[in-house]
Amino acid sequence: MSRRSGSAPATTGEVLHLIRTGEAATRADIGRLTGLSRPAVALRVADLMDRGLVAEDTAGPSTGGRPPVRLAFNAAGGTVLVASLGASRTQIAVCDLSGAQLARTDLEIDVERGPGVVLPLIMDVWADLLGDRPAAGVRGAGLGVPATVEFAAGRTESARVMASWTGVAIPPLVAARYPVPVFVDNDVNVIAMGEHRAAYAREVRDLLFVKVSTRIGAGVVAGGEVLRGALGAAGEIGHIPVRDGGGVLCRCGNVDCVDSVASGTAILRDLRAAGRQVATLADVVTLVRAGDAETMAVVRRAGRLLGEVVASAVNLLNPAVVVLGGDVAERFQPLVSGVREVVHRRSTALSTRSLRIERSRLGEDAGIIGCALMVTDHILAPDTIDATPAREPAHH
Amino acid sequence: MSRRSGSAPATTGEVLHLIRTGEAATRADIGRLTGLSRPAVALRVADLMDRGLVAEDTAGPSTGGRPPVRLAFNAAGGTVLVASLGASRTQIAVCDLSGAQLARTDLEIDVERGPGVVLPLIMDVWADLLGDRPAAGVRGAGLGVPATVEFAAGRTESARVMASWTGVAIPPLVAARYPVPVFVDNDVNVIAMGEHRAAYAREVRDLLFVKVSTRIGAGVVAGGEVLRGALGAAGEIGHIPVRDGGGVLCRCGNVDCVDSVASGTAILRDLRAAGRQVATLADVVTLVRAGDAETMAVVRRAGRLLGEVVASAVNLLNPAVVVLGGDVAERFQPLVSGVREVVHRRSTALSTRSLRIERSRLGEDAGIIGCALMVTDHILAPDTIDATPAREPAHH
DNA sequence: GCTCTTTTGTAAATCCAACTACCTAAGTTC
DNA sequence: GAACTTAGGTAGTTGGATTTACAAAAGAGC
Repeated sequence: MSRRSGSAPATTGEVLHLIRTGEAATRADIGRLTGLSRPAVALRVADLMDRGLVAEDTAGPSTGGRPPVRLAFNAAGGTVLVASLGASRTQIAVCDLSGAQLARTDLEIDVERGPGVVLPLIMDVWADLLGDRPAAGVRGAGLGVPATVEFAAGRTESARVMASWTGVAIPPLVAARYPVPVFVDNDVNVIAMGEHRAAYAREVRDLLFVKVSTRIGAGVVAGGEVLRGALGAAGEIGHIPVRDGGGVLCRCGNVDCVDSVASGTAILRDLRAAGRQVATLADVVTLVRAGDAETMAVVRRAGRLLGEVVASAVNLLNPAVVVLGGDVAERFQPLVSGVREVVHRRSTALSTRSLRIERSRLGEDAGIIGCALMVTDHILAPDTIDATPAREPAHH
Repeated sequence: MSRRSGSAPATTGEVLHLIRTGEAATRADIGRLTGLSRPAVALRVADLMDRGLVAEDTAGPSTGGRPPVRLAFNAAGGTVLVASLGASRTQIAVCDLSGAQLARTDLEIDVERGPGVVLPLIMDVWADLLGDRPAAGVRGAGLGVPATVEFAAGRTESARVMASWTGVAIPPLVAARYPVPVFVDNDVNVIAMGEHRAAYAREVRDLLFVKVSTRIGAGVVAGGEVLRGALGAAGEIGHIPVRDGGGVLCRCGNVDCVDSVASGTAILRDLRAAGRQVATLADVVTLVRAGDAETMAVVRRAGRLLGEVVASAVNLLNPAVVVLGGDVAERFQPLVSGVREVVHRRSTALSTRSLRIERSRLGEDAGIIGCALMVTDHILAPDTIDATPAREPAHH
C-alpha cells in the first residue's frame, strides 16, 4: 500500500493488513512476507494484540515441527456504531470490526424533524443496542444520509428530502456523546462502497452502483475509492435525460429525466395509466409474478431507458461492474434485463468487453454494511494504525 | 502527502515538496515547518543538492541577522523526454524538470507504420533535441498516444487509429535506449492532466476535459488523479448518443453519437450540406470571422449537442471545471457558448453552482506539457524520492 | 567598530529500533 | 523416546538517524 517501496521495514499497520487479508496467519508467515526479524514481528503483533485488533487463535497444524500459533483479526475487539438514514426508514445498528451486525433496529423516524431530534434518538438507540458491551469498545461511528455531503467535514450540503438538514456538520454532534471518529457520507455512496468492499473489492477497483427506488441515484467507485466530485454531488444521475422518454415533465423542470421515466414512481404511474390497480411496488411484484404482459413491458421499458443512462456512464467511467440496487432493481428482473440489453448495444465495445451487470448482492443490508465498512476502512487502514501510538505515552 | 500524520520526521521527499511548492525557501524555513533540527534539515537539503534537484540561489534579504541562503527547485537539474503522438501530427520535445520546453520538433509521422518504425524515429529526434545536454541528465520519458492504455504497464490496449499499435508495451522499447522510467498514457488523459496540473491544480481537484477535434473524447481528473477505469477506457464519450441528433448514422453503427453530430467532421459535413464550400476547419474559421449566420448556427448547434453529453457527465462527475480543448473548441467560441447554455440548463443546480466552463488554457502545448508533468509528477513525488537512495551504496 | 540577531555548520552524545545469537516450546518422524 | 523440525521468546549488540551543544558566518543597529 503506502509502503515506501525501497526497503523500509514493514509497519504495524501493514502487519495488520496482512493478517486481515489472510495473507499471513502466523508470526512466522509475517516474518517470511515482510522480511522482518522475529523480534520485530513479535513487537508489532504484541502491539496489535494490546489494541485488541488481533487475537491468537487455536494452534495451527504442524508441518513437521512446533505448530504455529494462528493469528486472526479480532473482529470482536471493538464495535462500530452505524446508521443509515433513509427518507422512509432509518436502519440503526452496532457492528463488529468486520462489519458484521451485532444488533440492529429499524425505525420509522421522520427525518424532517431535523438533526436536533433525530441524532439524539439514533444515539439513544445505539446505547440500547450496545447493551452490556463496553462503551470504551466503540471505535467509530458511520452514518449514511440522503443528502449531498462534504465528506471531509461530514457536513451535509444539500438535502434531497431533508430541508432541515442542509448545512449540518454531523460529526461534532455525534462525537459529543461518543468521542470516536465519525464518518458521514451520502447514502448511495455508502451503499456503493459497501457493495464494492463486501462483494467485489478483491477483483475489481471500478464499480458503478445504481440505486433504483422511488428515485434514481448512483454511486461511483473509481480506482477503489468513492468518487465524490467537487461538491460531493457526483453520482447524481437522476436528472440525466433519456431519448424517447415520451416528453414526461420531471419535477426538476426538464423533460424525460431518467428519474421521471424509469424510477419506481414512474413505473407505478405508467401502470396506472395502463389501467392497472397498483398502490405500491408490492402490487407490481404481484403482477410480475402473475406474468402480466403489460407490467412486464412497462418494467422492461423502464430498464431500457435506464440502460441508456447507464450506457453513457459506462462509456465515461469504464467500470468493471455495474451493480443495480434499490428495491425496484432488486425485485424486477426485467428491469435488469432491459439495462443489460441497452448497455451492451450502446456502450463501446471495449467498455463492455468484460463488463458485468448484476443485481445487488447485499440487498437492504447494503446501507448498514457500507456504513460499517466506511468506518473500519479508515480505522484499520495502515496509515491510521501507524499514526496512533500503541498506548498512552504518559498517564495523566 | 503520505506523511504518517503522527510525529514521524519529515522525509527528504517532503522537504523537496516544500521547496517545490514555495512553502519553504530557506533551510530555516524547512526547520520551522517540519520541526526538524538544523542538522537533519541540512542532511536532506544536501541530499537534494547532490541529486541536482535543489540549488542554492542568491542570498535572501536579511531580517536583522545573517541573510538566509535561498533554496530553489532546480528545474535545470535534469531533462525529460516527451512525445505526444497524434493521428495527424506528433510533437516531440525535451523539457526541464518544471515541464518547460527546452527544445521541440513537430513531425508528420505516419503512426500507422507501427511502433517498430515510429519509436526509433522519436528516439532519434530526442537525441537531436538533447544536443549538448548530457544523456545522463535524462530523468524520464513520457508519451501520449491516441489509444487506450493500460497505464501501469504502459501497454496500448486498443488503438483508435493505430491498428499496428494494439497490445504494445511501450516502456521497455524506450528504456532499452534511454534507461529511465517511461510513462505512457492516452493522449486525452495526458492533456487533461496537463491542464489540471498546469492551470488548475491549486484550486481544483475535479476537472473534466473534453477534446473536440476530428473526433470527440474526454479525460477525467477526479480527486486530483486521472480516472482510468477498469481497462483504461474511461473518458470515451464520443459514442454517447444525443437527443434530437437528427438520426445521423455513426461509424460505430449506432445513430446520433455525439461524435457524429458535434465533432469537427460533423461540422464540416453539415456546412457542406448547407451549401458552404469548406475543405478544412480553417475555412470554417473564415466563415465564423465573416459572421456567416448559417455557420454560426451549425457550430452553435454542435455546441448544444455536445452540451447535452457534457451535462450528463457533469451530473455524474460533479467537476469544478469543464475545460474544452482540441482545435475545434479552441477556435470556435459559439461552440463553447452552446455547451455552456445547455449544461447550465440541464445539469442539476448543485453541480453547476460553481461550475466553470472554459476553453483550454494550454492550447496545442497541452499534450507536451501534460506528458512532461506526467513524468515529473512521478519522478519528484515524495514517495519516489524517498524510495531512491541518495547515491549508490556500493560502486561496482 | 561593537553588539545583537539570524542563519548555517560540525561534533559528540543520545535514542530508538532492529538484528544476531541463543534458548525454550512443541510437535513429527523413525 | 531420541532426534529432527518448526515456532516463538529474550537479551545484548549494533547501526543509523536525530538531537543537543558548541561554533562560526554575515548582516543590522547603534
